[in-house]
Amino acid sequence: MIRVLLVDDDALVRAGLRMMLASASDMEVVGEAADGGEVVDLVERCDPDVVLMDIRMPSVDGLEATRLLRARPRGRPEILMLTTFTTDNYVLRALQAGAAGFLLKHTRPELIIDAVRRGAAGEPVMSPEALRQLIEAVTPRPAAQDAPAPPPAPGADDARRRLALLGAREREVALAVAEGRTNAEIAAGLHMSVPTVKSHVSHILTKLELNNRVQIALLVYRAGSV
Amino acid sequence: MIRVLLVDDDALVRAGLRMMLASASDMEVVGEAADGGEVVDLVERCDPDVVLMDIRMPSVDGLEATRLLRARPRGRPEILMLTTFTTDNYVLRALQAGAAGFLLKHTRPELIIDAVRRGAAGEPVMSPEALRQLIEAVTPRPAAQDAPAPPPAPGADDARRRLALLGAREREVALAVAEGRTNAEIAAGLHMSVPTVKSHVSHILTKLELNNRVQIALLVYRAGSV
DNA sequence: GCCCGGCTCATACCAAAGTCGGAATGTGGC
DNA sequence: GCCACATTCCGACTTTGGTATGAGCCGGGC
Repeated sequence: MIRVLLVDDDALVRAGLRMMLASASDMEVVGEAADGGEVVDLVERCDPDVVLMDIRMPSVDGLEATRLLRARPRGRPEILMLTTFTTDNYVLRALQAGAAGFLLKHTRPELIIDAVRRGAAGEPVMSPEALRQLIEAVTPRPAAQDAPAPPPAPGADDARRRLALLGAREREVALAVAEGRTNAEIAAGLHMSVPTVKSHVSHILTKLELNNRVQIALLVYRAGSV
Repeated sequence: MIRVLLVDDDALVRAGLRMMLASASDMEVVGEAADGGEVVDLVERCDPDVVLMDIRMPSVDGLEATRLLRARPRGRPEILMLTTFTTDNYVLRALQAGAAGFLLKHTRPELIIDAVRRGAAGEPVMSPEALRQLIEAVTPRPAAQDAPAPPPAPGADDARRRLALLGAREREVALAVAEGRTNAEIAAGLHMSVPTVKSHVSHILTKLELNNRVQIALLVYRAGSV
């Protein structure tokens, strides 16, 4: 039986996790905390194998709580960070604080359950997005001095590959979008109608499997074409 | 159909991989090489989606071959390193060479097939042992190793100074916006209502003298909070 | 006590973004 | 020539984003 401790300031999230984990017959939730400050005590009392820890919490955040837990002599429990966004480089900081894994909350339930199992077994666990961020953190591109190529940002290869899927006109629109311009401004600048710009944007979103123009901007930015 | 190229000096290993991949109906082996020197040519001819690359090879090793492949303009193919040992810290070097993943040969066949699928989709893939090695590489001391100055993009200081004008919650919203999320997603992720998100976004735009959320994303990106 | 600033939420309204279907053009293959 | 396919363009419609205004809650400073 894998003993799990939930740490999240949102009672709803805890309830959701509890229900999710209940569907796994080999694990049980042995405790819950709403803030990092309660965690150390709770771990002493509940003796969990795995802690699912939110990062953003009112007083003591997940990173600090992780450090506190890892400062204890014994190796257990394993700590899996569980958060919603990946923007800040929490990933690196969480790992450095001693987390055994990093998951996103929108990960499919069965994968979270699987991750808890792996975590309990001492395996490291990472959501794809978090892993990508970790990899980017360790692959700073050395400045290419010989090539006429402009500065390659992390992940630039992939970004460029995907931008290459676009038609010439579409690419122009994508670049304009990445400058924060509105469709009307783009239309004026590129001598086309607003509906046409929209059409291009729509095609770009489809081709690149994106959801909105902000993501276009980020992709272009990563490709270094700004 | 996922097109796979096998690169390994051992014909037996190649045969084994070929058989393994044959059990997946959505992939086909389009070529094989026994040395890194043949890879670039072969990629041109076979146009694979994924290269399964051994590290230890007679003349040109897998790391060098990976660098050669990634030096090409187009992003494809994705390169997955496939090796037997984790003793040397090949993991970091492979990732820095441009590999999209790192697998151990003794990984269970279905996991390798799954990894190829993920790799082809652009997801990073790591065997648990390799991931552990990667994590260890970033946990002791991240600062001292290679980049004394993390690339200070032009305007990063200014961007950070302006972000500092925001309140805590506003900053969180800004970061989420910079991930390309919709207001509804942000509301869900940050436990607030959509009107509140809009309110924050509006305040952010006013404070930072911006016009739309794309520009927020660009500012956050410039500030280096990616 | 009071006020103030930050955070929260609501309603309504207008502007911008994105979807859908359709159509004209051009290019390469048969 | 003809077809298939990609690119470019457009307009009508739906969804999302952003503004404006007002309000309630809390914690800190005076």
